[in-house]
Amino acid sequence: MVTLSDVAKQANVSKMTVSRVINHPEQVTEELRGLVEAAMVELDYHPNSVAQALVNNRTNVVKFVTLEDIDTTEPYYMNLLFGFARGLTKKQYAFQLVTDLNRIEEGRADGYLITGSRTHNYELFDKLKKPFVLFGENHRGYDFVDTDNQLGEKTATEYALSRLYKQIIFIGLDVKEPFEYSREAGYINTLQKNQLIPKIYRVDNHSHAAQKVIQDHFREFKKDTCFICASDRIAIGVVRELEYQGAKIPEDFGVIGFDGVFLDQVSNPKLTTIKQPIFKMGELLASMLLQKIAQSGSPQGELLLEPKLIRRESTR
Amino acid sequence: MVTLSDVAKQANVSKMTVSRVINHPEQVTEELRGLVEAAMVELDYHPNSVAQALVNNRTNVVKFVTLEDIDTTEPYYMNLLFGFARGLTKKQYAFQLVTDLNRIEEGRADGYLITGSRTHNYELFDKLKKPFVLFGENHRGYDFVDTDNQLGEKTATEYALSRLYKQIIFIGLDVKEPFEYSREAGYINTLQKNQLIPKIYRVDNHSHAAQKVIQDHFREFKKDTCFICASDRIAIGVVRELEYQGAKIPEDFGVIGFDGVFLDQVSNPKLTTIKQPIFKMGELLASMLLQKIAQSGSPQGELLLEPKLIRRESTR
DNA sequence: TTGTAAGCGTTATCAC
DNA sequence: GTGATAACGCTTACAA
Repeated sequence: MVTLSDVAKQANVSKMTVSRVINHPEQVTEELRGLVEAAMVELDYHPNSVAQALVNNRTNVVKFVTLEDIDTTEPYYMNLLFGFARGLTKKQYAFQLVTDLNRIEEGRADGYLITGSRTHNYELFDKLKKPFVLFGENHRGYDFVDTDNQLGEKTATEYALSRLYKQIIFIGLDVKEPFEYSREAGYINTLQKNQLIPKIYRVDNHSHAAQKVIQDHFREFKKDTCFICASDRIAIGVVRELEYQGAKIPEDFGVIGFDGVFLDQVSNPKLTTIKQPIFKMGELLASMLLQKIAQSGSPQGELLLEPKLIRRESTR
Repeated sequence: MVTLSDVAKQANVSKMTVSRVINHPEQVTEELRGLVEAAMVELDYHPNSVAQALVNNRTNVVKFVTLEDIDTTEPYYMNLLFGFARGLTKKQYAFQLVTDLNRIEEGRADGYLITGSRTHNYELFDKLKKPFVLFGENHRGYDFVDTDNQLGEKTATEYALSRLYKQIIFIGLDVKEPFEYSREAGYINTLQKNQLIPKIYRVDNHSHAAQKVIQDHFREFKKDTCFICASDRIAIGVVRELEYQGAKIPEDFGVIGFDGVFLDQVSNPKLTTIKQPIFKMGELLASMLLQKIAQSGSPQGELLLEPKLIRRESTR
């Protein structure tokens, strides 16, 4: 293993000069810096991050916390995870996976990314001793990254109108959370701007729950109705039941999902959906968290990313 | 932060005695051990794994490598990942996610878990300088964990026969890999034992590819045929096309998948499938890898786990 | 059986 | 601007 000392010898300087070239290059004369950099390249030197971690009282580890009790096979998270991992690896960070908020402070970590949190979890957050960022919008002042949910459903609703669907119905999630309110607001505002009356059903995030709603109310739905769904899972259930009832998609009925991960492509017909930039969000969450750790916990603010409409086969 | 020295003071012994109680308790008298343990509990002492890592020339980090170029949102991997993570966390290990085999040795890690590897990757493995284990069976002597693929399809085939399906057709994956050969062998051997003639189609692992095969050959399939599929993805395509053709599932046609992660439940009808113990495999892979690291790379052998038949709605 | 000393690779501090 | 020294928390090697 090539160490700082090896480089120092090679460049005929002290260890400290090498260390400075790495951490505070402006404090070193151009001449020595050149020598040191040449030596580092020649020896293929890479700092030992464990030693760095020890002296900086860091662990180079953060935790990815999943609170949502739904099954962790949700493909959604896989994307987030890969994005997050990418962001971490750039800075030589590794992570652990945690699903139990109470055990979050066991072991060692420099900070946490918390996903799937609900309003009732918030009280626990204030007790955390390490910096953390949230995936998912909140109005308590916790740093977060999320999709611009309101813009997403605004886009979906406007698109449905532009395809000349006459009635637009929102199939939302039965949760009292900011992201759901934002999605509904995007829908409601757009309808009202067009002198239309909103109609919202709320269901659990399972295709079968959505299927049931459509079944129960099918007779009330006229031709030229488009369903704006708060998730692709729901959209799949809606599509399934509409087809079961003999309805024609996309000619008579349109369906628009939300998420754009995996499920939208497995479904048949393939879903028109609002695609969240999930990988990107994961990456940004990593940057934000590492930044926050570096700045000993100072606030990082909020980040809303623009989702994209993906036109496919479930709308005309 | 509570350190070894703090515990030593509290217990009136030297740091080394405390260290020994942790790493070689048998070398310490019962009396001192008791004192030290009491002190550790009272102070809520936890070893600093970074310091341990530095002196042991470890990183406490391993890499989870995904070589398969299919999208990483495959829910399958999510389960494996969570199992793996669980296994690691027990030993205070963290991990990084890697998708590029060529960059695997960048950065620092004590070892690798390699998933989704294909035969043509093997030559690269021999060059790796750190211990690694594979997820997926191979006959090159690399340590691995996998499902007992042959047993899985044997179980599926026997079940299809027991449900009195007359013809059993295998829809396999179009890859020349040990796991696929094992699955086909499980099917073929069982058929031959029953004086039946095997019939195999091979497709890419996409529902649409499977759909196409069924479409192309539907007229050749008689009532009372059961399709044994090498993945749930394939099974979903088979189901979809059979229904499209107006065939009755499960009365006239049966479909059995393989994997049992997420997809089997999203599908309609819900799939009868061979469920792999994926989470468990992840956990075992972690143990195996950490074990191998601890034993400086000594062979760990092979582990085939028993899959389970899950009876649901796609077979009668 | 227990303790002392040295060292793992790095950085902060304080001289020069 | 550069270098010597101590320190981070722990373990190995050796001495008592």
